[in-house]
Amino acid sequence: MARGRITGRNEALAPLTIKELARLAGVSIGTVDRVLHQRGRVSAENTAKIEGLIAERGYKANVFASRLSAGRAYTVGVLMPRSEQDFGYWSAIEKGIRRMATELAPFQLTVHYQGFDRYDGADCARAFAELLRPPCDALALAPILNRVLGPLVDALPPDFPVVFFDTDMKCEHPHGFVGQDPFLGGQLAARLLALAVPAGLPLGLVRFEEDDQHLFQRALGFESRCSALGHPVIALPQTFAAPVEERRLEVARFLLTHPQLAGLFVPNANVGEYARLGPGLRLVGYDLTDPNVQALREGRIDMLISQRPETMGAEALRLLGRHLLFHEALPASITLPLDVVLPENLEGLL
Amino acid sequence: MARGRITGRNEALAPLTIKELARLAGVSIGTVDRVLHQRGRVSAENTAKIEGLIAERGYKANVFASRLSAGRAYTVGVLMPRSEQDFGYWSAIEKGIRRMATELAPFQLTVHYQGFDRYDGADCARAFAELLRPPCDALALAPILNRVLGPLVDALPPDFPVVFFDTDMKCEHPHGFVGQDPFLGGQLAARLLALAVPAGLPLGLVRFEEDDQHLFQRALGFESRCSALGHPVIALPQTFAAPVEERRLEVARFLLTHPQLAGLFVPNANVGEYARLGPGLRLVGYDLTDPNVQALREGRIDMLISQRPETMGAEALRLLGRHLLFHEALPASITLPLDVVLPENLEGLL
DNA sequence: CCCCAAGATGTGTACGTTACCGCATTTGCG
DNA sequence: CGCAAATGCGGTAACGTACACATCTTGGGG
Repeated sequence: MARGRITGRNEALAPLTIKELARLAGVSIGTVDRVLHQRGRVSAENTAKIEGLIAERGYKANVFASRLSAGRAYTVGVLMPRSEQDFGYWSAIEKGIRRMATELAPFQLTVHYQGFDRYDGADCARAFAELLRPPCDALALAPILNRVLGPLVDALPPDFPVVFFDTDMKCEHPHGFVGQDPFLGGQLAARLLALAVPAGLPLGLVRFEEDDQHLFQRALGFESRCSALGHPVIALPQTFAAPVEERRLEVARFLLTHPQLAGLFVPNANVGEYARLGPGLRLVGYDLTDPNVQALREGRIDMLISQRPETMGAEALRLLGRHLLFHEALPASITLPLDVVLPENLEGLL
Repeated sequence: MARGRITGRNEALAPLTIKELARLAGVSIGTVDRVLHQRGRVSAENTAKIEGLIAERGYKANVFASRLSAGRAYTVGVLMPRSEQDFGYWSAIEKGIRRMATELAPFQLTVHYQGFDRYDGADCARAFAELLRPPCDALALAPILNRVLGPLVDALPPDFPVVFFDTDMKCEHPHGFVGQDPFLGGQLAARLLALAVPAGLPLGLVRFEEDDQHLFQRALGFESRCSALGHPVIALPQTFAAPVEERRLEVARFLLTHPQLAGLFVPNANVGEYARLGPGLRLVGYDLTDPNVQALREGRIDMLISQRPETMGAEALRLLGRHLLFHEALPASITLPLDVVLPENLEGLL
């Protein structure tokens, strides 16, 4: 096995073309084309013969010729919360999307970008409608407001290509997904704190009221793993939509009344707000937002978990691009790895 | 900025073609073509006029038409140590290469794969020569044996596309690089152990004799960071090419004579061999080889640092593919992020 | 002054696929 | 049986680029 030739397609010095296929089948290229595109008007006999040849010789359309001939430009719509929301979490995703948009531009693929207010269903619906105005050949979206977006997506033509990112959403419409596993992320946080504090000491968990599946799953994962690793969990109860400053005081009080806590897990990007509240307290948070990066660099946060948002945006778009341009199967799912971020490997992840 | 259109090229409803360019310049497409490919035989006047138009209107060749017309298939050679060497470290890289080869196959790009014995310079030279037999349009290689490969690469035509992966090598020939930063990796290991053991306790470092820049840099990074974080380092001196089992005993003795050690860093994939040698000893190692993954799952290793070998192989090939197929700039460099691997995020990284 | 080389430019064809047109043949139906 | 509609099939013009070749222009040597 020292030497190998890797082609990924059936071996054939000169790739099989439509013309050759037509010659082999004793028909014209028009007939082969009709079989390939299932446009009908071909006798059962010829259809069988051609399909047999295709299966046997492994015909694959030449993507260059195909795209050149088809000639049309594609447009992909992208829908997600405004970049500035959630402590800038979305801006990294947008960056990845813009990067991939540039990468796909030479393939005549244009990206339409539309942000919405994640706390405003009407704005979300407006943005969706705006995006769908032709031309629009595919959609990548973060289904944060699933009650609004669910019915809208289900109303699309069944073969309309859709990819979700960040959050998955149950819906009838077939779709791809690019995101991470929040439950595992919570478990990872538990493991990190367990490594960083003496065995058996209790760990703190900050809860949030928001109706956010990610936060919920992360907390769940954290608790399950802590229990398995022998660390009791003390959770700060949820407060509904308290302002940041107030919430900060609340966490400070919580830590004062529980001095036995050796570590604290904040399952979202807010973690930067709670740095330095307890002396010697190990702090694990989520997301590479600017304030968090700063806090990590200065040692006010010990570790961060990241879901590589830039890659997420880029991959979502790449999936759609490859589907539109090269007919690759779409209902594909990508689970991004969970990054453990420390000051030393920060640079490579920005 | 709620709505954006992202195209990455100059706005123009119908993309600028050679034909249109010729019309604007008042010449034929042949003349434009000669200017584009710098084939000469065009008057200074026309050259200037056409180049002006290209700069002004931002002409980009249609990649599909370009590739279709050029018509030829490309062949890329890949050269690296045999998969089974280094505890299977290379097999993950090979896997990434095979994946990318499949992905690039529809673009008429064929990959020739050639493994060599990393301890045998003659075998390496043989493999290199074998690979270069036409057709061969580009080369991706792991320059492990730089004394052998350096001169060979420098002897290639100056515009022959070359990408190094895993290790970089100083050489005259322009080349891309895909790899990681071993110094930072060592620093990361220091940070991880510092988090996992009480402040100020000494940390152990296993040295290896091999003439391997990666190992050397990792050790250096580890020592520098430990010093900054206030942990003394006790290093096990190098032993030249001791067999695995003997080396294992040596490490065991080392740990017995240094019971004060709270953690141990093994800067390569051998780490699995040294699991469970000291009770309560925190163990940090390198690379997601099968034995290491197993040891991590079973808790015999606490943490692993990985350089995402599969991605490395894939990206090296992708770089060359994009260069050959779409004329993207080649002397590009990709530094892969350092992964901190724990049982909880293991799955996503395999 | 003519001829030829070299320079400058235009023309034509090929790449493989797509989509449409038109001709022949068959089918359906009153 | 006749005529329209449907079916089966071949032919061909794009798509934009690359490149070989034909054509036309110029200048210098004989």
